[in-house]
Amino acid sequence: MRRYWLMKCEPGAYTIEALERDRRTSWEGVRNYQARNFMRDDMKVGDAVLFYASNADPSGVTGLATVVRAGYAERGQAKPIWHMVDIGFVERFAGIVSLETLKATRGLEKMMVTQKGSRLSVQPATKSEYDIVVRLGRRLERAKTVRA
DNA sequence: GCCAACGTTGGC
DNA sequence: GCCAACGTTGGC
Repeated sequence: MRRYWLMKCEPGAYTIEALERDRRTSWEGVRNYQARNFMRDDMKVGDAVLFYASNADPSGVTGLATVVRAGYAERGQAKPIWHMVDIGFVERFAGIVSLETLKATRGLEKMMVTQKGSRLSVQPATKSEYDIVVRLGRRLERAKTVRA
């Protein structure tokens, strides 16, 4: 059963553009146990990922990725505490589906990222939430195409 | 850059 | 195991 996720990253650290260039990357450096557990235990190859730019202008979903390697331990730990996954590039939106838009969209009221004080950097999402965000992202694409 | 909302640490 | 102090995240 394919699962759906949202992964946050500050643009200063990594972006969807960088992922498009690199094709894939390892999601190392997460230092939160809940997020770690999702990566170590639940994320499987083929799962869908919403790529979210945090602390950005504006913050929001900038594209799509997919899990290409399930949870494995970061190197250089005597006892493996921290784990990561690898994600691969899927799609870059023409713009940002901003947090403001997410909050204003019906069907995303319960999405974790729209909740106040939600800081978790790896979050589960539902298929319905994922589909809605993808539609919003591709609408940006169409709008751009129409203008061109 | 501010600061509220979290998460983690460590003394007890 | 409580909780105050501290550190971090991330919207604004």
